[in-house]
Amino acid sequence: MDIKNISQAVIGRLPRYYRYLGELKDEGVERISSQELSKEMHVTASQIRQDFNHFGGFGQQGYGYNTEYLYNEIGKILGLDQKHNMILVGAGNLGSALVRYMNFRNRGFFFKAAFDINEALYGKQIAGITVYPLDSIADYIRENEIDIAVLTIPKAGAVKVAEVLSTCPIKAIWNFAHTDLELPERIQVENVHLSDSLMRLSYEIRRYEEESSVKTPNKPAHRK
Amino acid sequence: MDIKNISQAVIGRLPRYYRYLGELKDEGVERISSQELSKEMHVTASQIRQDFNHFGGFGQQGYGYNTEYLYNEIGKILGLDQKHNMILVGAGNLGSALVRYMNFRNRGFFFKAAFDINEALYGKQIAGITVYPLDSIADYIRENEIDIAVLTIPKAGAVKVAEVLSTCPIKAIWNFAHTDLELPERIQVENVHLSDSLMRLSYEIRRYEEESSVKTPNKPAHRK
DNA sequence: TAGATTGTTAATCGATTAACAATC
DNA sequence: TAGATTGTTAATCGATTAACAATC
Repeated sequence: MDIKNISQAVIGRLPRYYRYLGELKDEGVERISSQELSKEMHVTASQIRQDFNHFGGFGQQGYGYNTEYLYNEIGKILGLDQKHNMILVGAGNLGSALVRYMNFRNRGFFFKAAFDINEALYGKQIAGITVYPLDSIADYIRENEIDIAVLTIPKAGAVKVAEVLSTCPIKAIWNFAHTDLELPERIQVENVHLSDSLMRLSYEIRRYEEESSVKTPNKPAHRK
Repeated sequence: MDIKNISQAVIGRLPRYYRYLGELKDEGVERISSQELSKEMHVTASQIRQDFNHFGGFGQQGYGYNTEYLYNEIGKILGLDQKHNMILVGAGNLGSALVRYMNFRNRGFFFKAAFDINEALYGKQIAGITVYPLDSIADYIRENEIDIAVLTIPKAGAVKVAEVLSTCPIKAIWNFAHTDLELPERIQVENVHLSDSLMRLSYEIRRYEEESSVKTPNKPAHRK
């Protein structure tokens, strides 16, 4: 097999390539060289070629890459040629927003059902899917082919649900809870820690302010 | 100044340290060694010490680190001792969910107003903040001290709004739109590309399936 | 003091960039 | 064929890990 042992650094860049190539394709750009793409994306041409060559040669010497072909190939690498059935765990604000977020559906990601502890929501619809009791998750997964569980519940709940899910035939968890989850190797986990992201932004704000206040030390400027 | 030139790798780990230390603190753990923390977090003790020492010595030989002190120091590094005023740009599902997400407020991040192109929303309230016309963003920012604009609008709109914001006295953009933004150096940008995240998960699902189907090549198993 | 654990230097590992031969 | 650009090897750079002296 060739797809193994590819670094997270490379994989992390694939969706961005995919995004840019999709735009180029839509603009009708038929071919693109690593150098042109490099300018668009602000990364080195060398890195682009190295990244692509982890998965085999998609280009042609003297020509470059066919935009649409490359786009499709990266899509396959990312598994976007498969359909994915998802369930929502936690039908709160964030969860509901994700269900209503059509973009995923276009890429073959379908929400099939939602689960919540709040009895008041049982039987209610969210953008066409039904909310069921949290207790029934395991049964639902076993009866329906579910690939991904999307966790949009508070920390404490998430850990408990992860325990239940660890025995279910799902393939992956998309985790929005503010906690790391321990799961068997066969269940892939991708974390979206929004508050971590906001903290990084906060760090950058502070860093920039300190940097520029040092850069102009003799300027009496806006010091309180 | 000492805070400069610290790699993204290190900064990216700070929020996670902060999270773990907060939990330990809440559990009443007074001191912790790099080795203990290393076991909790599944990273090397060496990395932990290296990371902390980018910002100065927070520990004590023979003792370890004082949990609460370290937690507070990392908080300061992350700029969490400052208050941040935010505006929401795009009062759709995702945006509304973020405004209602209380956790940010606890950390000093306050939503002050929302903006949208949809006239039907003007004057409406979302979790206590008012929705204004998109056009009025620049004026609003100039009249109120806004630090962060949170972009939860579609791609095309985001690029245009970024152009407007690039002339406004804001410090940062938290970007949920599916596009990269070009902004002056003084405005920090943090991207949350949800679909990129979902694609990485999709990649991992596929990789694991291929890997395990190769591992057991003589098993007739579940091949269609 | 002896034991523990940091802060820090040195060694290793991996990722990025540069260079160039292969080839369309 | 000549020119262009890939695929790939080699060189460089940076990040992680190991080791240990400093010191509480």
